[in-house]
Amino acid sequence: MTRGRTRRRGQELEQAILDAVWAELDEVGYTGLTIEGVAARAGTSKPVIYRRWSNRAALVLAAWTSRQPSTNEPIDTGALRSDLLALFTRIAQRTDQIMNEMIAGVMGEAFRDPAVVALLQERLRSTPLAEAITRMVHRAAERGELPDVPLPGRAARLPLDLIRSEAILQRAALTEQTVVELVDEIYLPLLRGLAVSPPEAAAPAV
Amino acid sequence: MTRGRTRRRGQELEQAILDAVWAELDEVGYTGLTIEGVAARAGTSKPVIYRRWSNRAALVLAAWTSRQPSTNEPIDTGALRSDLLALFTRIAQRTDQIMNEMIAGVMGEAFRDPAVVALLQERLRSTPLAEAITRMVHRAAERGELPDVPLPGRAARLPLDLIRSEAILQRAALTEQTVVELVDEIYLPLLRGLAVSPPEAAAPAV
DNA sequence: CTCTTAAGATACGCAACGTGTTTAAGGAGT
DNA sequence: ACTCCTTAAACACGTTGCGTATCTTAAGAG
Repeated sequence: MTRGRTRRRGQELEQAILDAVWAELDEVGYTGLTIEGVAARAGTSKPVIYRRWSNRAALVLAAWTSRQPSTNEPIDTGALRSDLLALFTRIAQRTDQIMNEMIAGVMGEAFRDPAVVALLQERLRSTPLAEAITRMVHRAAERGELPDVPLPGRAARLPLDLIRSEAILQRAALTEQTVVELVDEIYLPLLRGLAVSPPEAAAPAV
Repeated sequence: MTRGRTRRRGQELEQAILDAVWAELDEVGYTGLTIEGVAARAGTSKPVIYRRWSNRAALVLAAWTSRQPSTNEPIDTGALRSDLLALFTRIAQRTDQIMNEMIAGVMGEAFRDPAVVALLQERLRSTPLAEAITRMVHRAAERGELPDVPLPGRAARLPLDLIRSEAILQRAALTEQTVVELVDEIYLPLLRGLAVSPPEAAAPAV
């Protein structure tokens, strides 16, 4: 099989394996992905893979990392609502079908393997989203669209949670309509509510 | 192994299998759950199980259904915040570790099997939660805690989504502290925001 | 007491697991 | 240019769980 080809090493081989992982995820999904299948597609063998990654979840997470997009250009459309729509849309586009299936699959294994939990949480949380949102809201306050209000961490993380919940837990399509609803029915109202009465004031008012 | 025992049939046998499924989920998790393991624990054999359920996901979902709690007594503590805390807490308690692991596991398979998607969505969506929330908010409005406001469907579903996102996607512990934060930092502010300016008015204001 | 049904046991071929062992290719150093 | 050392590739192995087929025998119905 490899008679005519030159033998790959190091980065080249590794990338070929990770590309094969992505292709397999696309074709047979996470559940159907096997180490043997990846090895066959990459034109290599199982031991080569096992030498680098200890299990399926680690392999898949590595493939995910190698695909991490770099486009993080700041959003500034001049108005809060359109800023939010742009941000939600960007998140939605980055969370496509393959990605979601992978997250769901890895999540299933994460419950048993602490190492996988750590890898997964790192991947899920390492996002500059919170800062982007905070800046966005601050700009809106400067324009007078909204009283300035410190955003609780949970509120800053919410956009990503909402989209993941929709795509992974509900298994619903992420249409433009969905994004508009999330912004108009949930996130904008939440920001307005935080503005009229911050959570610190609410707590003792039982 | 079964020499001294009487041979079970029908409902009795079925329930024994479903109980075994739950015990296996508890011990080895969804990923580690095997039909053979369930058969061994239930003191029966694989064909008996395959005669009733076509795959692991269907078997596990059946076990889930058989464990569905019946306590749906209405919540009415006299104040919106404590009502919400009680509701969130109830949801959190019903979504324990085993349950979450099972949902995550089945979700992973759902991406490949349309039948499983249907079963899972039916299970996830058949909840009287939306009505409970709506009544709760309406009562708060009658008490004058909040202007009365129609709750968009998404907002009514949000408590469950928030808790599932926390427990399954974030894999964080559902402490009382977490519940308090979800209510004070997200849900109450959202309700207030919806009250001050309903989504219909917001949309054209781009 | 007989007859039908289905539980229970066993065995099968298949696929993928994860791990050895052996061979040979690539790159580095003299 | 030759040798050495790393390591990719190939192959084989035992194990496990899959889903199915076959057989027996217990349970329950008439």
